[in-house]
Amino acid sequence: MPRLSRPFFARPAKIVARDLLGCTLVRILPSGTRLAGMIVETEAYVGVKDAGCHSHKGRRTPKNEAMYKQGGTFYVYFTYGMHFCCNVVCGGDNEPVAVLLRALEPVEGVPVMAKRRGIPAAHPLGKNVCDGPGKLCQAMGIERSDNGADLVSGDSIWIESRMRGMKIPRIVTGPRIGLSTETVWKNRVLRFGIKDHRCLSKPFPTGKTRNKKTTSKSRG
DNA sequence: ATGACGATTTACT
DNA sequence: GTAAATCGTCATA
Repeated sequence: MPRLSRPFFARPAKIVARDLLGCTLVRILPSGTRLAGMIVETEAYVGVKDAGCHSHKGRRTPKNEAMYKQGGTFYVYFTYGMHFCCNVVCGGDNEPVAVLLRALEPVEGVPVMAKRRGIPAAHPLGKNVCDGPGKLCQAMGIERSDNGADLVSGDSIWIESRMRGMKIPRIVTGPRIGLSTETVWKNRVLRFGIKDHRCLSKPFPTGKTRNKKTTSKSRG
C-alpha cells in the first residue's frame, strides 16, 4: 500500500489518531528484514494546553525537540529506565502535538518480532507481541536513533494506508493510560482503538459513559 | 552534584 | 492486586 504523505500528518492529533487505526507501520531492520504491524490503538497528545503532554505549557528540551518538527516526524523517547515509546508528530512546524502508538497487530516478520520480545513464539492470535507502547518498540527495534526520523521520506520506517477494501474500523474510545496528572486532561477522551481487537494494550471502558449521575449503589 | 520521576512491563502474592 | 526493575532527563541547589 502507498505510504501516508505529509498532508495526512499535518492535521490535528485527534483526527490523525483515529485515521491511523488500520494503517500499517513498516520497519526495515538494518539487516534488510521487513517488519510490519497494523495500528490498532493510539492516543492523542494535543499540545501546550494538554497537561498530559510533554510539550505542556510550551516545554521544550532536547528530549522532546522532535515534537516541534513538522507533521510526519517520528518522536521516540526512553522511559522507566528500560522502555521506548514512539509517536507520530502531527500538525505543522513548531506545533508540538503528537499521537502515541500504543498497540499493533503483528503482520510481517512475526517470528522475528517474537524473538526480539524474548518469547519463543508468537501467540497464535498475535497477542503479547506488540500490545503495548514499550512492547511494540521492542518488537520492531525502535530506539533512540529513530527519534526525529521522517516517516514521509525516510527508508527505515514509515506508515502505509489502510488496505484497499478494508472496512472502516469500528472505533472505541477512553481516557489515556498512565497519566499521573490529576486534571481534566486525565479523563479526556483521547485514546482510540479498533473495537474488540485482540491486540489492544488494555481493556477500554465498557458501556455508556455519558451518565455521570451513577451512584455508588448502582454500580454492580 | 543530587534527587525525583516517568505516555511501562513483568513477575510474584 | 502489588512491587521491582532500571536510567536518562530535568529541576533545584
